[in-house]
Amino acid sequence: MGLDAFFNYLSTYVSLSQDEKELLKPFLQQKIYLKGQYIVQQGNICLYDSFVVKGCVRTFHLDKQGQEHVIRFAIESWWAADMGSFLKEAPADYNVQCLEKTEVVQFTYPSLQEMFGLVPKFERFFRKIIQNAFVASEKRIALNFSLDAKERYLIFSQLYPQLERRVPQYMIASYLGISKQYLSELKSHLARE
Amino acid sequence: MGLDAFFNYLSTYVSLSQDEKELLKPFLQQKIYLKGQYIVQQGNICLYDSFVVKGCVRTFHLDKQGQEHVIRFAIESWWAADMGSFLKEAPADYNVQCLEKTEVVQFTYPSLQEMFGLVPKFERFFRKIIQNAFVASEKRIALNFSLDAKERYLIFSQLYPQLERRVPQYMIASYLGISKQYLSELKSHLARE
DNA sequence: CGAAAATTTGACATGACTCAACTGGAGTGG
DNA sequence: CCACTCCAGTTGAGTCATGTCAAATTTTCG
Repeated sequence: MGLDAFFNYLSTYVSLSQDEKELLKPFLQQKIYLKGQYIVQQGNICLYDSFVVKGCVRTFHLDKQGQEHVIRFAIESWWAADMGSFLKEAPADYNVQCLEKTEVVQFTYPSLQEMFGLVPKFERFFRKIIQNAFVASEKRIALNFSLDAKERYLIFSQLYPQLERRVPQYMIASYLGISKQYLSELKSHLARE
Repeated sequence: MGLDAFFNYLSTYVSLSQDEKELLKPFLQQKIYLKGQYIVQQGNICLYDSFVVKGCVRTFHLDKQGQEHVIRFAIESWWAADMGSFLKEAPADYNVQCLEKTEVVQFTYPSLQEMFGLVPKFERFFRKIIQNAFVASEKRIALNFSLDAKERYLIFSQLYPQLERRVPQYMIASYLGISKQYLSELKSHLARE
């Protein structure tokens, strides 16, 4: 069941007693989204932080010219949300959309605050996952600036082979910051070697 | 004094009693670095997380071709560290160098753990600043992908006019992900309008 | 099977890079 | 106080990586 996956993930960061788990349960919601559904829509407040139990989602931004920019993906055991919007309860800059039928465990911002108060170790857990996310995000900035498109693609495909199989190529191009045509060209070029 | 600035900043996130402040003090070190000095060197472990009381530093990565890539700057009330290295006590990917004589308040990773244990509110404070850093980092990724070099420069100069005055232009170019020559060209182009 | 979505391919355009030469301070030392 | 050097910034020529537009092809899926 979804909650098991969640507590299992949680236990890799902090160890909770059964009592502590019971304290958290009332604040954790399970939900299933269908392919194509939006968990968050740009302009609305992001009400949930969602842990992906099963499925695949993308976070993307729609700019003034109507172009999509994929910020990141999330699959099993990753998180999906517009963190800025969720934490400040302000309008979201990003859309979060399911690319497959997706099962999540999620909680609201008020619930998060409650859980922090009831189970201090949960705040520690949350701090740690945010720390990891921040470090990963900075690393991505560094990579994007020091590598060209071909190298970025190669690293991506080595790092996330699962994603490459599950996600349409044009979204990967967007994630890498290049046009879908150019990614196609790069791939055929690489294949010919 | 430096510690006052630090506690003052801290109090914008959580309110501490005098006793709590006294508990933290033994773990907080004040230090002054001269212009050009390195707080962290790529390949070494980043021993400190440093809060900038006064001064200016840059974080940058040196790639295999010997090229510098500025990841970010920090001035008064910002933080400087290679977070990934600091938190995992692993070799740093980045250099952190002072661009001016710089006064910091800093602490080690073991001290941070101690402080979390002694003053739970300090862990909350730390979580909040990491949250902010993460949100800012993701926003930067989004901006970099949806804007061209000229727009990125304009936003930078509007957002951080202080930085533009204090930091050599070629470092700003690097931060923006463009060559120093091209930034120069953009600026003269903009001036002519 | 047919329609829509995704990918590929090619021609052409351009943003941004490299290299190299030049300009203009800001020290520094004779 | 001048000459010299060093570093940052500018400018220009030529080039390359990557983008755009449009059409053709392939895949997906109802």
